[in-house]
Amino acid sequence: MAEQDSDRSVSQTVRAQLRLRDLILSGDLRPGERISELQAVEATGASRTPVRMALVRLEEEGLLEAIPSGGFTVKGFSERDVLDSIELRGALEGLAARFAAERGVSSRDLEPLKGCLDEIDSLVQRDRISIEAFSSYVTLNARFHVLLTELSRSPSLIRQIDRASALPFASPSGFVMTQSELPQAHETLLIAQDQHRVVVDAIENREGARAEAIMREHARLASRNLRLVLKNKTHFDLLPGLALIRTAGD
Amino acid sequence: MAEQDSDRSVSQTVRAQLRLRDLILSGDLRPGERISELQAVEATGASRTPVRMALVRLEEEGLLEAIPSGGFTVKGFSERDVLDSIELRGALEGLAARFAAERGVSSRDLEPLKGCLDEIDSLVQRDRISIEAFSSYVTLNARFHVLLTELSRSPSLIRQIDRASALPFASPSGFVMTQSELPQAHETLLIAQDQHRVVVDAIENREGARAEAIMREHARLASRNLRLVLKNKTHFDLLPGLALIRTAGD
DNA sequence: TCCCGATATTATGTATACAATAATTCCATA
DNA sequence: TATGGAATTATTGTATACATAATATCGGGA
Repeated sequence: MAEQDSDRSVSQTVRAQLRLRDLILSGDLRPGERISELQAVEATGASRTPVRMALVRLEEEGLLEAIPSGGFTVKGFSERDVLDSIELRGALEGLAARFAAERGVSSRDLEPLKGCLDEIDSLVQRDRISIEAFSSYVTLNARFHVLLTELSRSPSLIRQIDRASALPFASPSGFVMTQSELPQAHETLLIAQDQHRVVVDAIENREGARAEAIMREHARLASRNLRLVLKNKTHFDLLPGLALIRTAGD
Repeated sequence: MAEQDSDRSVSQTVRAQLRLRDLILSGDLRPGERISELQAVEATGASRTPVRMALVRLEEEGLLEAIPSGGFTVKGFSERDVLDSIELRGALEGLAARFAAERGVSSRDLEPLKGCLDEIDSLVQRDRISIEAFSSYVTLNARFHVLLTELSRSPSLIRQIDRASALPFASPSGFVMTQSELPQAHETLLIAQDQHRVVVDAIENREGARAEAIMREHARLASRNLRLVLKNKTHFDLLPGLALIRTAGD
């Protein structure tokens, strides 16, 4: 009762899932903390049934952990977990690139990808990038990765990549940056964009192994970058705020 | 009410999930077929709430597909899907092997793996294998793969491999064989076992790239074998009975 | 003071009633 | 006969009551 705001067209389940995910990612719910249904009901405004569904889905998503005796806790992630997830995504996207190359793609299929890259180019000036442009880059980069994944035309693989990218720090998103980190991001971004071009070229020329290798290297660039960013922080602020520490240059 | 059989210690949700999975994998529910809650309630004996939970979990597992307007259908898989899933698992297990090699494992960690391989060896005679021994092999092989995966000590990766193996045809299980296919299986099995040994050796010597390459090749052996088996069948009996057509030699 | 056990409380698992939406059927009309 | 629409039917989404199991609290005894 008492529907407050939000879109009424989506189900309570989805709304609850979205809201709870926000709560977790924003750090309002801390890792290890038990999340009771009643609490979730109060936070979301939905009743227990949709809340339970949302909790199950969030568990499958990897944000929650089931307690054997019942209920869920918020999952915590170590730096190693984050780095592994990036490497994992690299392996998966590498496979996607190889599939695309081996199975062949028409030049028509490649158009959107190239368009995406051209847009990125137009965003980046030779020696610097504005913070607004950087946020556009994050969007375009995500699109590029999605398009590339779909080129594999392998539903099972696409599905798996989606799931691996569900964890925000594992997704190819770029991080929220402070002004001071911008130069470093600019440099990384140039390398990343170069790799983007090479992958497309490899796929075009049906060089599967090369396409795969580059995508893996691409992920390593991301983890290298994350490590650099982390080194500058006094400590790794694990999960509260982890949503803000995404990986860049990828 | 009216609990008929089964274990009462597990929840209705889990029971329903198990039962429905059986129904799908055995082919009683055909691909594309819509599965209504009421129908599922009748089939499982549980009420709608646990049934709904089970359906959500089966969707996440990849056996069901959500209909936008609500409800679920049984997912169908093409031969390509199956082959891709095997290749995917190969990539994932390859990564696990590399992690294990790079991060180093104590000889104590390797013991159970080696024990597993020794048991397999004792099962296989030089020139043939009995059908009973083959079924033991399937179990031991699955254990080997689980142990290897765990050696990566990477929770995110282990989780992902579990999910990729949830689909029975993608899991390293070995197929139910007819007597006539046994000689071929024997041959494949010898190669597979050799690869098992090589992976362990590579991990022991911290040769990450080699360990990874072998595990990938290992998966290719599986898909090669599946293709061979499929060639002998008049048609690929997609999902009804797919549970029976698992891949061997891996 | 500490530990153990019984009781009370809270949380989750399950069942079911109700509401809203999607699907189907059937009839009327072109 | 085909088609469109309205009414009916079925199915899912949601809320909530009840049962059961886990957890916390409190009191008594060593």
